[in-house]
Amino acid sequence: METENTFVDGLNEPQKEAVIYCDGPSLVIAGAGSGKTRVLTHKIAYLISKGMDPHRIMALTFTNKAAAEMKERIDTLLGYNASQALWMGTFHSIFGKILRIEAEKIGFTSSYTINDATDSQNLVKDIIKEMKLDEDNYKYKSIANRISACKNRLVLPDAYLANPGYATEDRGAKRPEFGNIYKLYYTRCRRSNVMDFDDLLLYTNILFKIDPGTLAKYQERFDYYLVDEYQDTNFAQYLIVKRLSEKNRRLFVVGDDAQSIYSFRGAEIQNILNFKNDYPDYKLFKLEQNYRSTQNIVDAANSLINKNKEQIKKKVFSENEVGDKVQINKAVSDNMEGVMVAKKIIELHDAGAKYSDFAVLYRTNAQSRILEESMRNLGIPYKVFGGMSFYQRKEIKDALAYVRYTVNHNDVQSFKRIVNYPSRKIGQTTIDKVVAAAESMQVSVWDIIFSPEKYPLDVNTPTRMRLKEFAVMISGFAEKIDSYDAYSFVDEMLKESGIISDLQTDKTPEGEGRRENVQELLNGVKMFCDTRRETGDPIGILNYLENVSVLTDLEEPDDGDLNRVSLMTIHSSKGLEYDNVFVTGVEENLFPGALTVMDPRDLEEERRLFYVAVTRAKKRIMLYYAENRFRFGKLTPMAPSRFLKDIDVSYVDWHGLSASPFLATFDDEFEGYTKFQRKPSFSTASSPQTVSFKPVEQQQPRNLVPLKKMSSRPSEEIADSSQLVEGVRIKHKMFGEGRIMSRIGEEENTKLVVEFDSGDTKTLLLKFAKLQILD
DNA sequence: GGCCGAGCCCTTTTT
DNA sequence: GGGCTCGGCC
Repeated sequence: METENTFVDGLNEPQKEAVIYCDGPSLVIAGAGSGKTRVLTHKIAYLISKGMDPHRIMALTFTNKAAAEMKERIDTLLGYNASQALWMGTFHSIFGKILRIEAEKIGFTSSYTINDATDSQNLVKDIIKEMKLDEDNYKYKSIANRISACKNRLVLPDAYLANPGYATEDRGAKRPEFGNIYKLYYTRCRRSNVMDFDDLLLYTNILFKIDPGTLAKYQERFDYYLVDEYQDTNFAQYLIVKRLSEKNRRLFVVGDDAQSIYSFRGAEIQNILNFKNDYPDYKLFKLEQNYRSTQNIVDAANSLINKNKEQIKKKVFSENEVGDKVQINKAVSDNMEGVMVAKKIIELHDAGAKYSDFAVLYRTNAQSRILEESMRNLGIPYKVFGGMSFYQRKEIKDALAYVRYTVNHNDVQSFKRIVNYPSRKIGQTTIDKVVAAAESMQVSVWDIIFSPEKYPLDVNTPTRMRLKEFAVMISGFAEKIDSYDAYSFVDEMLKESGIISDLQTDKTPEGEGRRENVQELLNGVKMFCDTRRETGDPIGILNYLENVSVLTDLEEPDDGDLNRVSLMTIHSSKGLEYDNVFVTGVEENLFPGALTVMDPRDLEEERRLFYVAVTRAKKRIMLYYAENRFRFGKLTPMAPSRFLKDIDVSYVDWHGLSASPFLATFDDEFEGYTKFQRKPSFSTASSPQTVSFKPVEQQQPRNLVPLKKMSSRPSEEIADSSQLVEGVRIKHKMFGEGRIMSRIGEEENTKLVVEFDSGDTKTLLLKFAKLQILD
């Protein structure tokens, strides 16, 4: 067993084993609070310390925030900035980057722009209108969701249309035109050189499928693949990882089936449950000791999750103190709930807790407003995470649409958004005519507005002039793409487009706010440039746009006050921990949500979500439910959530209640729910997976490329680094024997390019590559 | 073509 | 409660 490596110090046995084992596919089942991030960061540091080039490590995370945190921890562990070189980020950002390089191969250009969820929905909305479909049967949101689901399962429009099963399903659901909507949506995105979030994964799969050479290139590009939150990967993500790692089989995935809470966006809990089938020679590591929470919290959470049928059995335990019981509190109204939470925070704060030790969690974003109010009323500093994202605001979308249209003249949606903002006296009628003309003449909107004289267009001369003027302005911006840094670009664009002066005419407080937001956007761009200048990364407007498009949760520039209570949805709380956690609105039809109680599987996911909520707490978990709640502007009576009953009573303290709410009458109600819940499920999750792509590809004979055991023999002589120059033959512990082809960089960053006898060429960090010189 | 008020729908959850 | 659409009015 490895002992000399500092990156396994302080880890427990299973953690240590997971870090050290590098001989093949590994699955780490990591219970809540069991040090999952620790294992991942230590593993990466370990790999780098063993000479693996961080440039050749791909680490996929679920959020940008998680990636940023891990990078920081890795650098702290290693003592220098190595993480910058890692390919570490969300699936969307990493493969978005790769697709930008390979865009031509799939019929896009490298300046493709990215639609966020709202943009996609708006496009669907437009199409439904254009097709003159009944907007009651064709709700744009559910249509957009279904399109997303198709893409996540890699079902393309033609395959969809060719599938009689889908046709029947759609007729039954009164949306027979769905396939055609999907097709139109798909072609329109392609023609606009626009990808939505799902496309980033879909087209990566298409690319790897249609072009084996490119797949091979990336298979060779990386030496190790690590995936965090594996239980939340969808089919498209699963297949990307599978394809990439197929060759060297150095795949390391970490997850917890009990915390799978994203099936609504296509996550397949089966990916983690089936890992053993995909990788029969895999090695399983179970992290079961929870270091985060008290025994009571862990035991309560266990008793809760045991009510679920689908799960990998594990025994999460805590050796921390027993701690307080789970507190359950009743409030008369949502208002009172907020007050009770705020008062409790004050009470614990007076007893010595910091504000940053508290999190207030809720099921839906809509609940945040009232909680914020209570915080404000009692003078508690707080911060709301997520919710109406900064980038969703109209003024921000407008500003970014200018950038998008400048970069990508085919982005018709952005064109429509800005051509008459600020007002240029170009009305809807004109816009419609231009778009229609482009369609009928098979040219782009840009062609028409840039040379309106060349095309027959039924608009008067002044309007033509205005269109031309707009196009000239945009092409003026376009000329600066390469020469300006992102900050100067946006700064100038905001002024010349008239956005700034337009916002300045609005003297209302809202207008004031919009101006501030745009200013904040500009500050963000500046920060982007400043940070990247330090790291030597490019700072052009293209780089900024690429970065900003896959960023949804803007970390607002911290005003230095870190001591604040955190308010967020349970979903966004995943991966975080707090001493004291409040879960609010633990009520039937809210948590579990009304739409989830019909399908046992949805209900199990809600229960996992509750499990996630409870396991965020280190010391105290406090659950609240209100008897009445304002919903849609109306006071609605609420019943306590069935989940409260799922927690073993021996870990519960019915605080402030004379008795459990489940005595007497409530039990009768629960009988009703239970019966309801057994109704046949209509879930689509089990429907045929794909048509155009084979969902689970034939298992091929596996050529395991073993990573030589990394155990070290201390007796081996480590070469003096000055001797390691071009032409010298060396031996590497992991890769075997080879010859140094070149030596690049200086000091700390010196790298060696080594061609190994195996045929592989690797770039190694001199600092860590403990090489032996051969004669 | 822009502004404003009335009425509609809405709610999961996020990259 | 709030965002969006539509229709009436300037």
